[in-house]
Amino acid sequence: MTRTPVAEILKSESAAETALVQGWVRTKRDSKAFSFIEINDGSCLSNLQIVADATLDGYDESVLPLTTGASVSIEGKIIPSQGKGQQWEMQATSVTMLGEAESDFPLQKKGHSMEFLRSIAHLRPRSNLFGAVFRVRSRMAYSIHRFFQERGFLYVHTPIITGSDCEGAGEMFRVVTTAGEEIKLGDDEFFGDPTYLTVSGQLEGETFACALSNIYTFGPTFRAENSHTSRHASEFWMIEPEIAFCDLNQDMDLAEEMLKFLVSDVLESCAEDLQFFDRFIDKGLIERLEWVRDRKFERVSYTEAVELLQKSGQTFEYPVEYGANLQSEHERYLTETHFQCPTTVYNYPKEIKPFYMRRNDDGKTVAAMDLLVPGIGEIVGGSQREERLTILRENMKEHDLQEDDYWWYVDLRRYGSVPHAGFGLGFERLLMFVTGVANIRDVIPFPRTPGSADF
RNA sequence: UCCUCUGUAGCUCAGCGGUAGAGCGGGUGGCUGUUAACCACUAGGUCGUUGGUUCGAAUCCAACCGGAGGAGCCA
Repeated sequence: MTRTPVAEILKSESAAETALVQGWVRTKRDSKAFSFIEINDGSCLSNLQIVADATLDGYDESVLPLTTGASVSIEGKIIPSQGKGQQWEMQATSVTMLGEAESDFPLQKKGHSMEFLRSIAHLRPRSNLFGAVFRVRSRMAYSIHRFFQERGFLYVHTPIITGSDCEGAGEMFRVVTTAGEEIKLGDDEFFGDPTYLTVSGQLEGETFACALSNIYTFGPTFRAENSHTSRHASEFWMIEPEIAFCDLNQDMDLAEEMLKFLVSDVLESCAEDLQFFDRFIDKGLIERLEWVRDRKFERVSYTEAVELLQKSGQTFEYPVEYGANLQSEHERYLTETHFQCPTTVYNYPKEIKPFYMRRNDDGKTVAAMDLLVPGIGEIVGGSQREERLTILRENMKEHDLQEDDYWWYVDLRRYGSVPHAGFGLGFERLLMFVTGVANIRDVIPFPRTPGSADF
């Protein structure tokens, strides 16, 4: 007999004579004549309740010793439940314990701290919360591919080991070989020149957009910033579409359309998990997501945003002045207090943005945009790229960059250059936004942060 | 890198200068349908580490190690 996922059994439309379920015991309640066993196999948030009569063959050996965390294989009938709280349950005809859980199994039915669960990252997917988070993570990854594939975008695998520096993206990890315990640097470079773990696939992505028109990347990126916050990790996943024949407005349109698509999909496909988050993690989550799905996003230029913040009458810890980056508190005011919805800020001063962003006609700003969401801040950052050779060269000079280091990037402007634009979406930030989970370490299976790379 | 908080049983925590506690989890027994089941009994701890103050330290002090929150940087 083949295993039926718990999710499928719970969706049954009629009783069944026989079925096989396999999973892990979440809880067991014994009485004199029978035991209730709740098992979970990760296929959905809910457990399946199993009723095992004390008269069952092998009851003493295979049912009584079961504790939370043990793995089981159970055959039985699917019948309507006599109790409240679930529609279907299984009347066991055979219970086999596959693996016992020793008495110090750390997951209990009462609440755990998130810090403790991080220390058992190998077991936390067996908890309700992390099961739900990683089901949503999987669905969102699928949904991102679907969004781009349905629109004719090609998926490009940009390199993870790279010699190029996507300037402005942050500190990099160096890639070296080992000879025993000795780390080789300098003359013995494996690749001839120094290499790093990628901080962004954007520059390589542009080369493919300038050939295949619409592309996207979706892969891991690495930042060696010594950041200690709930929103930063040293290894995270990023989605970077790059679109040829595209300006900043179309770029912003795409980013907003994508976010609405993803939110709409998670509301539909992960309803049970979202209800769990809404109830235990972030009250009001579903209402907020529905709002994002249904409402138009706001859009303001950087200059307007600065004026708006200055006129707000709010006192900020950091002063608002033209030419400075918007601080977390400023972004928060815009999305959470002023507009109360996702907001795209565009046309930033060129001094605070990287060399590849396209200079606007005013000579002062570049065609950059940040999509800000309540609670998280920046979730998307993008720009129209500078496609004019002479201006790109000027920008590189102003940023003290050597053209030789970017020769192939410059070449794109020498051979059939086209207007193009793109953006980066932090996958974990998206997950924090749609699940309400407050810490990035809790939406990635095995988080890497400064000082911590366990598992 | 800066600022702040924190470390006691498998877990969540109380104890804050005078013999180490509770709830949950585990074990044993009980209970005719339970839903974070319930009732009784029971095992379980070098109080993060090292040093200091004291007649006496989980408790006060210092350093170190681990964890967290915020800022900056960014996604």
